[in-house]
Amino acid sequence: MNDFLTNFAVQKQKEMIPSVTEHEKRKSAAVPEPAIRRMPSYLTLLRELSSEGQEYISAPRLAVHLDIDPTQVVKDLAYTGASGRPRVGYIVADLIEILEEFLGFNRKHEAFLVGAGYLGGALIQYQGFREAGMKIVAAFDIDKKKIGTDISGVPVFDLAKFRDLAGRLHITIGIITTPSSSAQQIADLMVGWGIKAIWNFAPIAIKVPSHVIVQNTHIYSNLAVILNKLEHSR
Amino acid sequence: MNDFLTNFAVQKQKEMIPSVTEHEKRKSAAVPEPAIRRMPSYLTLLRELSSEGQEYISAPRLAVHLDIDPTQVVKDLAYTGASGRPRVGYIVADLIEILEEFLGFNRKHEAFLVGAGYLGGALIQYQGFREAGMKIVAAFDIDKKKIGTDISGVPVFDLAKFRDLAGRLHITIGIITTPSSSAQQIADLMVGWGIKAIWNFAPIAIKVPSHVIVQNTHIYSNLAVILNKLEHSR
DNA sequence: CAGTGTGAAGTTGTTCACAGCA
DNA sequence: TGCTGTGAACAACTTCACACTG
Repeated sequence: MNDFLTNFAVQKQKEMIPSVTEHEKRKSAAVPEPAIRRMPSYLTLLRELSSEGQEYISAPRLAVHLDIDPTQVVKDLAYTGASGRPRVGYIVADLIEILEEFLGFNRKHEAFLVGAGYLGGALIQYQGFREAGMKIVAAFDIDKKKIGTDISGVPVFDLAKFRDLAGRLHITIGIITTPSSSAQQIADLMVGWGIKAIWNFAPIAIKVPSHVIVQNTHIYSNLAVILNKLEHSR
Repeated sequence: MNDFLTNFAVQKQKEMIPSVTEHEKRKSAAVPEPAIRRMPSYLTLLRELSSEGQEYISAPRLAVHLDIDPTQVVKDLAYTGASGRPRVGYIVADLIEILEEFLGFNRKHEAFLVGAGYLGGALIQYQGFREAGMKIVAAFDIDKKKIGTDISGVPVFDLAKFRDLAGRLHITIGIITTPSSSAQQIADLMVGWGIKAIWNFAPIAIKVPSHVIVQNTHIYSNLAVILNKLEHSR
């Protein structure tokens, strides 16, 4: 990843602070969210190509696999700092590493989930997030019937125990899968307990201090697009 | 929903084909996908307000709840054909009905799911899609160990049985939660079996005839955004 | 000559500004 | 005054065009 930096060492000495190269601008400037959203698809595909023994891949060919514009792929990859060779493309193994690094998929983030209902249960059951560097290690609820049980090996605790456990385990991510009426309250607690990022599935805006990251995900969004198309295609 | 059409009947007689009203243009013109994605959040919130006995709601107040620009909300609601009264807002009950109609959430879509792994299992477990008008009625796999079992009451059949069952039950939606290597193959089968819309969770572009709707959903996209922010906020 | 890299053009979606209304 | 409704300005993202490279 730093070959790149050394390549441009000479220029940097000439004109120090202003005018960094395009590549660097890309790396430090805000990366468009749509680009970040596409990156996991690149990564999954690359892992597959790698397991098939493919060494090189060009942006246009990635583009065909994913039905994306070829230059879009080139630009997206540039955001990560990757660079390829004309006529050949990118080195699959390098690209995988760069993407994992960029996305933070190679870290071990541990998460607590609050609200052990159907949605919470589904997220826990779906072990796939581990491949992306996040592991749900415990769930919390206030329903006495759920407390003490476990979901696919993940224990469900009383919400009151969150604080103590989160502090001891250095938990960074909190997942909210409660009804929206209690989402803000849970978020406040999470912030107080030192959580750094909140993944909120309740369809409500959550207010947090600016140093805490919030990602809202509305589970019905994709379904809405399909059903709406079905509705209007008749 | 058709009160609206009758309201404008007079104008329509005057200048028939060209120059429809703004409202109608909105309804027939392509509705931006981001707008459709926001609509389920409106709906969920409105249902909640309704259960609290609230009769009217204004766009600006919806906007505060969801942290969206107020005029965005007005425009989104206009796409559905809803209209409100200045100073008062929209009638909650009407808005719910209009949104459900527009999104197709008040229909009973039955879906078959292929690929009964963790992701497939999680989607089945999560019963919440029923609230949005979609019910997963059966799962299919080629793994003999899974065939014959059931997940939260949803039976897992041999993939070979899909065709017969899909035809008899008038299934409209097919969900693909297989590895991407078999996704295209499954999609081809689904198309041949009369499925009208495919919800694809494999990170690969699927080719289908133009009359079939495809919605690609990449499960890691949202997580990628969070982890990336975590990574770059340090 | 197939592919990277990048500025410019084009498109889409969002936010602003303001007219009209009760 | 607080709200709907809408055209216009603005910002973000995507696609195009093309110079450059091995």
